[in-house]
Amino acid sequence: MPGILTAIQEQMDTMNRKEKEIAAYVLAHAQNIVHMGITELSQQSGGSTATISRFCKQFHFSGFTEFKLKLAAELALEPAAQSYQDIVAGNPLPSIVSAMEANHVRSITDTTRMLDMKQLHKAIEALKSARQIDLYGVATSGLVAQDFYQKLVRIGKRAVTFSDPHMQVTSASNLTDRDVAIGISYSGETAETIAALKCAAENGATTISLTKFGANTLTSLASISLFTSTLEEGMRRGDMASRIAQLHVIDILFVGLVSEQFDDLVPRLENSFQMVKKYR
Amino acid sequence: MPGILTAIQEQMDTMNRKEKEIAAYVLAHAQNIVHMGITELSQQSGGSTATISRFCKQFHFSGFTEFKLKLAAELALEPAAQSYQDIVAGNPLPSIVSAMEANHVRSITDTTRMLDMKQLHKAIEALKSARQIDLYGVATSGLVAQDFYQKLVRIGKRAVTFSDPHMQVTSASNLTDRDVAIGISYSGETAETIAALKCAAENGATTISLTKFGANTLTSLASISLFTSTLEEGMRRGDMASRIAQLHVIDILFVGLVSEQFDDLVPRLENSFQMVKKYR
DNA sequence: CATAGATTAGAAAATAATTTTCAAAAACAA
DNA sequence: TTGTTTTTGAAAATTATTTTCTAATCTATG
Repeated sequence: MPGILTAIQEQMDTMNRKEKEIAAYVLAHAQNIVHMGITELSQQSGGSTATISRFCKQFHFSGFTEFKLKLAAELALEPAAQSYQDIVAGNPLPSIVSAMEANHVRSITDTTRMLDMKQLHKAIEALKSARQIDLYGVATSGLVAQDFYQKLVRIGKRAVTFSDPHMQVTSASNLTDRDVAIGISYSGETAETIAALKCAAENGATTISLTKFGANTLTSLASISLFTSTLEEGMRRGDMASRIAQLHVIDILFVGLVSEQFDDLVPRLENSFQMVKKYR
Repeated sequence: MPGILTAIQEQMDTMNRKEKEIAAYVLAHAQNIVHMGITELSQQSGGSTATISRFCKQFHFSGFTEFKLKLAAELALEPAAQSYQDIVAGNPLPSIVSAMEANHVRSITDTTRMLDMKQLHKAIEALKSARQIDLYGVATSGLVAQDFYQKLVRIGKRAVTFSDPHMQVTSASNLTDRDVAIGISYSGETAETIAALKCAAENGATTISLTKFGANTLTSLASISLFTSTLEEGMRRGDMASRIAQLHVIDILFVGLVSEQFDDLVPRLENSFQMVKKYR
């Protein structure tokens, strides 16, 4: 049970009274909600329509209707697709391989279903007009940042990424409102990344977060929020699947960026490949 | 492929003019419709909202909203196992997203089908008993090398990776027959990576290659060959999907390594997470 | 344990989305 | 052609959702 329902469960602690009531009802009756309107749900769950509407926005849906739509898509998958599989001691190789396959595929499809086209579009527009792009991330997410950095450089976009936290903040402090900063962290609670994105925001840069689905500190600092699917609690080494999902989102951003400026950028891409071949 | 879309197709004959127009649009843009309202769809498809509402009732839905909901559920189920899709100029965002999903998923499943369990097992055994592990790769493959490096460090394996080609060769020249070198390159023809792996082989190290499927220089230098799926010819920006496939193989290697030494290594993994939390 | 300030919640107003009605246009039959 | 039926979309009616605004509740502090 990945995705939305997991995210709701995880954030139950941080909710206030009525939100918890609603969350509890949603978790218990997920299947039914798909066939309800907001009015019916408000009667059943004991919260007003206003509170439910706000509840949905907490989870970064545009509103109740989108929440319902994404939930329907998620529930449709449940019985069919393989769920995330944990890796345990002494598994024979073939079962490791198929578990890995299931986890990675699931991670990509779940993340895709969760993507908010509007946020994605806003992110691409922001990148398109950015003078300078800063990418923040440490450890695994740092590699994702570097991956995007390599891509951006190939199309001639000014971009930087640092593994050193001090350099991240230093770079962030030089951004302006014409710039974009992207903070990547699966949990959304990585101190270094938070510090850098906060600094970028304070300097007026457009801030984009890429974290697991749900509310977290990094997301709260970002003007545009992008999400990857949430892995089940207790899933060992979730960072493998989450990194694949992050790269998936990065690829979409990049292709979106390239596609909108296709005629301008593709020759540059081809050119950068040719140049590397020639001058190495 | 049962469900709504098939039903629409079947009943196309018995429809009247405008309904056919709408049906054609729905079939061609099913993915997008999920993100539209009835008003937007009416503009796009060239039928009025009234006609669309009636269209939905023809199919025994209570209305447009239910139609959209069921369609979303159906599309979620559709195992995005289509074939590789090329990205072309000015694609709308939803089709970029689904093309990306199809490519990445396909890349993982194809690579899995292609995996040779014997080679995989040999690779894991080699890594298990390695004194030192050298990882070679440039550009995108360099990030894959770094990813593996980060993982190996976490379980206390001695490993190195360099982006500088001179350092790669320097490091390779210090390897012995107790060591393992892994060369990563999608084409298998990257000069720097070839040079480094060749040097490692000459010094007696066990050599592992990770390239696209088929014969190539890097593979010919390796005592153990691992492959990722080959992308269709003409596929633009194949390095996105290939990088996902490479990481997939790396993850399998890593989990295989951890699994075989589970009781020994897992505490180390947990410990490294705790230490990072504590001392950052 | 009062009280100022902040947060939360719901009623009702405002807005947005969808469906129905109804009149006009198109298709069809004689 | 002409009368009849069917199809269509503009606009009205309905329904659903979101926002606003005020009251209630909670929280921190003297």
